[in-house]
Amino acid sequence: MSGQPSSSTVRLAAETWEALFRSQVAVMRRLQSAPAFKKMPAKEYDVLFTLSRCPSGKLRLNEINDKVLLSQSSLSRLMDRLEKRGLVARGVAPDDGRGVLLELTEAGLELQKTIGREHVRDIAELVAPALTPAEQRELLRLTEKLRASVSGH
Amino acid sequence: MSGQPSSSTVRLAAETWEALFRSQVAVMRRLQSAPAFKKMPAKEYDVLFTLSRCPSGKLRLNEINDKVLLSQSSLSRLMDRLEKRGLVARGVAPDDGRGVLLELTEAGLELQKTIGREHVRDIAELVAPALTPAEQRELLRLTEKLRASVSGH
DNA sequence: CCCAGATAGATGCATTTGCATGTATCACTG
DNA sequence: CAGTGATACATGCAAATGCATCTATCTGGG
Repeated sequence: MSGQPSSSTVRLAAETWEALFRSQVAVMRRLQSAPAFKKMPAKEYDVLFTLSRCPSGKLRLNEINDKVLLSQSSLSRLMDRLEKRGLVARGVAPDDGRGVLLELTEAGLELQKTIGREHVRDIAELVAPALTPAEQRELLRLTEKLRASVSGH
Repeated sequence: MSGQPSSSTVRLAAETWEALFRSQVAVMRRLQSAPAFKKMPAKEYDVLFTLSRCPSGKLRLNEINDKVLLSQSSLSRLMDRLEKRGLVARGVAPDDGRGVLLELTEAGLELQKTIGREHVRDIAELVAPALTPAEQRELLRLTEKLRASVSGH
């Protein structure tokens, strides 16, 4: 039973989100136009990246869906494309017959690393001149805290 | 003539961007599924919002394009839709015969305000519990600094 | 003034996306 | 263990998107 949120509380939250969102747009626009994404659209790379980062190397479709801003059906078809190109392999989830377990192929891992190296350089060229290391660490902490709170429930 | 960026510099920048990006995805996913966006997709609302925020009330197509993650052609057609629904009006730019000047209609402004009120509440419900006001102000400052640096050049 | 190049925006077309729905598996209840 | 509802993913189809290209206007020499 919390009270009414004050108008200034609401406004601060809205302005914060607005700034976060616009900065994301500005950075993403630059990144997407970089040569790294001539080979493959950013959304597809993002899926390869997500798989490459996962300890077990395998992820369920719905786990990936949490990390990417795509509908379930769009992600399913994106996987079709990646599978057709031989970059990922679909498997059956061991404990759930409905589930699909996705894994990078050798070729998929190679492509991820190739694009990734270039992409990371592009990121650093945008972010490093903009914020001091201490500021970057603080931004990292705050966005991670926000993400945890939001995906928490 | 700056030297080689160190590996840790590059990594910090990459991790910072990654955290910013994922937090944006998590929040946006929640916001998009809110009832506020039953009436209209988020990208279309975003354009109405951008126009409503502009002091003169009028913006060029390419100015709007800087704020939104859409290709020029997609934005042009999004405007077709909004115009067809009577929410925005296209006009000719006074000093440039090639340019198009966009303006909200009365109906467009009303719809923006209706969705906006609801949307702002949704934002506050996600952001306010996640970060203290001081943290929000700091996040606002850092993302604004990043955006300014990136769109600067 | 004219012409070459640049810029703003519109349009044809193939690809991608999301909504609604379909199918298969799971989980719970009685 | 049959039955009901929920969950995971796939698919038909209409709509949205991006790339390449087109038209029109602007800009800067000569």
